[in-house]
Amino acid sequence: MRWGVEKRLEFIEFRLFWENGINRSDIINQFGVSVPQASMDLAQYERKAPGNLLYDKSAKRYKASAKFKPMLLKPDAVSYLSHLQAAGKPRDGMAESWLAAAPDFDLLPMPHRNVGVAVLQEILVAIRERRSVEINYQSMNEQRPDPLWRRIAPHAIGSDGMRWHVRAFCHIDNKFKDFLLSRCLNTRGFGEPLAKSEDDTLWHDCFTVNLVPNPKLSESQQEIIAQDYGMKGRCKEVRIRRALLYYFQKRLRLDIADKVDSPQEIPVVVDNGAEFADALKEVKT
Amino acid sequence: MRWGVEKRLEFIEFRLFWENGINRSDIINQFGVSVPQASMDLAQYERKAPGNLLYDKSAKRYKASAKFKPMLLKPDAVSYLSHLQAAGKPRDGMAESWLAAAPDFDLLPMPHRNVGVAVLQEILVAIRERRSVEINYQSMNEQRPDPLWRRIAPHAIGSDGMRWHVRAFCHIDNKFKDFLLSRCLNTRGFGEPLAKSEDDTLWHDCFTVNLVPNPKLSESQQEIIAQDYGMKGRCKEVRIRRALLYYFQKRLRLDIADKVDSPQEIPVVVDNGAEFADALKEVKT
DNA sequence: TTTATGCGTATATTAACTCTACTCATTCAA
DNA sequence: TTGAATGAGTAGAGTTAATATACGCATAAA
Repeated sequence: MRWGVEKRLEFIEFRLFWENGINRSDIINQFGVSVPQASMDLAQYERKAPGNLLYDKSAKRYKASAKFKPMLLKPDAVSYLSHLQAAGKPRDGMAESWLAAAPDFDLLPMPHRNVGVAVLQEILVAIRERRSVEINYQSMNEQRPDPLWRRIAPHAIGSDGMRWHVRAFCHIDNKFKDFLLSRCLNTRGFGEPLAKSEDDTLWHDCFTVNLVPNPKLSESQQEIIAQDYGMKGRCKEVRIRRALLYYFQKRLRLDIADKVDSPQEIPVVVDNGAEFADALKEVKT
Repeated sequence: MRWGVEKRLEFIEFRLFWENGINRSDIINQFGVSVPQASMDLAQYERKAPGNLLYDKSAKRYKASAKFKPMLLKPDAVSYLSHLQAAGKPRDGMAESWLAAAPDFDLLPMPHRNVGVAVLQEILVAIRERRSVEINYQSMNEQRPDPLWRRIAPHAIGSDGMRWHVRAFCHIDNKFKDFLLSRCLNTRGFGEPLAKSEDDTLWHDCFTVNLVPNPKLSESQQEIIAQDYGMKGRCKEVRIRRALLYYFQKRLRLDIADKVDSPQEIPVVVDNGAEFADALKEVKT
């Protein structure tokens, strides 16, 4: 079977499962095929997945039948939701959305300057070809209030959940650091790298954070948190790159557990606090 | 031109722009077409976008030429990055990734229990058809340590950046509330809703938060933050649904601005603090 | 009742794609 | 430097997936 047909059948199943059923015109609009072709696709889906289709004459749509069983896709809530998220902003290229009857939804707006396309592209090349590259970088360093050209040897990119960084060896400071992509104003001149990915131990080594429910919560609340995080024996082990540890602490508000009055706002705390603090100190140097 | 052809040409352009060029075998693997067809697609792309292709005989790949200009896609850094993010976990269905030579990358791991497919599906139906539905919900309420069946009239879903909620009118408490999707253990029985979407003023009304650089930062640092957030006149206005305001505060750590010693950790603070506090109080009731 | 819409199906035609086979250029290892 | 391997390109014959156009049927709404 050809790729186009396969996609159309998957589309049919997707719409049956997540949305308000499907129509010939849905297929026509999505893929630009003719009316008879849409009919044939529906017939072919019925052959592939007998009993899944049910024609609702009054709604003039095919609905998922009561004994619907997905045959082509493995539906997953998280991937539906991230689909939704991606569909929020119009994204050119890549993949258009399959959603039509999506619910009213919204995300927390996260104000941030954009990342330059050309900048990201050049950095990706440098990573792929294991080279160094000069970036015009606006750092927060007090000694350097203006953007500065600095050579870095990037080898990975990472997200702290709010912003994207390049992980790179800095040829000025002679160590591995994170550079915010949105603060890279420009790039130029590839060159030889002074270090390679394997040397970045903070990136490649992991630390295991033991999360436990905040003991200031009541017993029953702690139990719910344990369920929430899928804890086994009231503890959730999270393996995480040491380079990301600092962001993890901020993101989960682990650093202010004792500074906030209501324990509700800090559902989990770190159990292996001493090692955690050591690991964080190591990162900050 | 047929949809399948169009997608293949877009794929060629994508690989040229973001990755290490493209090959016949890339097309063959991605779309399952024959060898001559892949040749023809490349020739057709060359015809559509003359001068973009450049064959690197030594690498045996087509590369983007120096004067490459995207014709079919509008490349965008953010959408590339979210593509990368989505490709991280294998997602069944929807859309497979176009990435091959992706860089080493990682995200902050966010430990959380999964959302049930069937639960999400039922809730989406309820939203779409404007009905109410019973959910077996595990709340944090001290009075209800065990999961409870409660009827809600959902009308939207929202994300606080870490978890997804349903926005719904609660038939028990007689008001609109957020329900964590991961705490909905089960659903049953559609019914009539006691309220409709339009009644949820906290969801539909927005509040404008005026963000300014943390005044505890040095002058030059404040200027950088202003650039970072794309501020005009040292202020960034963020319109946000009142229902999401609480999460916004937590996420940007706005509530602990004065409790943390180093101002670096709180890059922005709220300028219209009094109104902001009022709005928050209104939400919490 | 009429009209509009959506389903399905039939026919003939076209365009897309496959299969097979062959040539050419480059790289790499013997 | 020779030969094997790989990838590009082309050609001809055959197949399949599409198209356009047409017609009949059922339902819902005007």
